[in-house]
Amino acid sequence: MQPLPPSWAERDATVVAPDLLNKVARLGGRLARITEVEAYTQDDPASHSFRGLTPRNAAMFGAPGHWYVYLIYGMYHCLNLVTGGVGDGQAVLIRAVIVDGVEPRRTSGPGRLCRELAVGRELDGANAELFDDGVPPPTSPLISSRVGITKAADWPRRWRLG
DNA sequence: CAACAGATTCTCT
DNA sequence: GAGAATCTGTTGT
Repeated sequence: MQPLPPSWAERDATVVAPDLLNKVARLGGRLARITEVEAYTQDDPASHSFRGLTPRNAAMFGAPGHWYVYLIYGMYHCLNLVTGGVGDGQAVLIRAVIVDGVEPRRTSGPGRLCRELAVGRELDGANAELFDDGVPPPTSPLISSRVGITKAADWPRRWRLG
């Protein structure tokens, strides 16, 4: 289990996103293998950072390698990894993970994985613990358009294993 | 200050 | 495939 250095996230979200697949994150004392991600940059109309810095998305403009957690639809949390440089407003949304001993369906879906791993706003702005366990991805990443959003949904910025 | 859309999921039909 | 649950930031009056 090799810890990823802070500089690891200091690249464009569209570069970090596919690289994040099959990496391992420590969340709530548990290890989660990332299987699906989505990239968001400031020029993306669907990104929270598109209209500039607000108290809610402040973490997204903060230091890369930290978490950005927000509440969506008043009931679900979504977990993102801040990427690029300070002030860039970039992040990678974690859409699905695999946790040892947990039904995959309980951790697939951005809202579901946060509920299962007890991810809340207290993680917003916290340092992200990421590891590379050296295990090669079972398959090459598949690129596809995004779901769940209405703006620029056809941008090919979603990557998944499988 | 009121209105509204939204990076979701569940529960029906 | 449609509707509800539920709240925050943004925009308009």
